[in-house]
Amino acid sequence: MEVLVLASRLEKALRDPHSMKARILVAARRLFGENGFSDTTTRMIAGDVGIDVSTLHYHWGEKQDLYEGVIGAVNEEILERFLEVERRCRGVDLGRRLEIAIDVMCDYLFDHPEVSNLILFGYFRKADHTAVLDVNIATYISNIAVAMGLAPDQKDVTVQAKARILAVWNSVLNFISGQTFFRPMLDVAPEDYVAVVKETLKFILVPAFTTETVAPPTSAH
Amino acid sequence: MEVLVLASRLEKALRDPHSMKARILVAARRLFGENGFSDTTTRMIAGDVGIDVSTLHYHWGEKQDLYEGVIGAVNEEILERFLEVERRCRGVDLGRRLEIAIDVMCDYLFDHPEVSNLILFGYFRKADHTAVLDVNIATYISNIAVAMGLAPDQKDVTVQAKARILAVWNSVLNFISGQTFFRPMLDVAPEDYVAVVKETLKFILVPAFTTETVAPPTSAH
DNA sequence: GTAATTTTCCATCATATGATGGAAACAATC
DNA sequence: GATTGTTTCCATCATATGATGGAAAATTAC
Repeated sequence: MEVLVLASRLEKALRDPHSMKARILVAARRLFGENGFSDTTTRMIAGDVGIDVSTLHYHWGEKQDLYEGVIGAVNEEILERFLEVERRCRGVDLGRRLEIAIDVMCDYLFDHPEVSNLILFGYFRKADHTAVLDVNIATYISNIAVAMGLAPDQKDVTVQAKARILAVWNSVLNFISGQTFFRPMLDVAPEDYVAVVKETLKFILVPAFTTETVAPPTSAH
Repeated sequence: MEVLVLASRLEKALRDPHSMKARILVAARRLFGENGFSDTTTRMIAGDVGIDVSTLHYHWGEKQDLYEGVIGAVNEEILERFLEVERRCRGVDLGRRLEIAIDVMCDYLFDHPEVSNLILFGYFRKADHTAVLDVNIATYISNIAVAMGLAPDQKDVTVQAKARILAVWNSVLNFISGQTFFRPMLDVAPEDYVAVVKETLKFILVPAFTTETVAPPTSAH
């Protein structure tokens, strides 16, 4: 239901995937994701679609607007996935919840590797679009904290809870974006990489949130 | 001792920090770290030093060579830190070892935030310099695995151990590089951010490696 | 002090890029 | 089928950038 609300926010031209504006968006998303904002030229994108660069500008205005269009589309997609995690986590214990979250997000991001690149690129960019992006990331983080049962509602998420979710989220993003970089050094076959990543994430994250035997004082369970 | 060996590998001009070549390197390191390769122009670097762009090219050749000079210098520094971790970890139990590693690397990276940016930028860049970088990262990872007691020597580090160290390493890098991004959303004062990061990293990482409740493939104690 | 060497800067080039104006092609309306 | 509106492309502009040649300045060697 919420998903439909989100989809309807798209303007008409983008709802038809055969429309020129939508086709440009698809190419831009892939190329921005591969090369980042500065190393992707409007001519590259236009060439990928098979049109002239002025047609691109006709539909999207300046390059920055197109980039923000990509970020907006990605934001909506991610939000849908978080809603899916939330749905599937209801009434499930914490350890299992973490595993669901890791599985859903890994499956999604491995299918759309440009997404994690775009998010990580956003960490560095100083342009004003970050204002748009980080607001949404903040929302994601609070949503996840609530879904994981680390906070009662989105208004009462502690700094610690947010920081921990961020660490999880970043770990996932890094393994996806760094795939071409890490896989050779791990000496893992491409088809096994996803499994190694999921196993590693679960190994590291599940104990942290499900055991109470951390260093300082507390002992019982 | 090893540190001295490394330092002596620097060419003569770079050993004098007042030499023009060294001054250019310092400016390049900061600016490449802030903006990445493409968004840093040779004119920006030259302007920062207060010289003409042709003087820069006179000393360093093309832009790519200067970039590789920066990466090389950073690589040597990181290696020094890993050696420090190794030294300080001898005869210490695993939980404490992790804390030492986190503390040393966080202190270093918070003092040199451009370093984590440069490394993370490297994950995306497709240029051939990555070949230089990832070899070193692979070495770091194996070194750390051995220092942490996860492997007997650098030749026998399992995929799991390497992947786990990578996850740790990436988490640290992200919190540093994403600082301007995360700090506002965590609503933490600048002076408290380091502490929050360290606490979060320890919270997540220490239990994973020190408890045996998860049933990972290898069992250690 | 002069000649040789090194370093620095100015002027300039070639190219890539974001962007636009205007003509042509296409589609829609009546 | 003519008129109007939309979309696409070609040609072009202004600017930024990496890079270089050569003159001037500074340094070194003798």
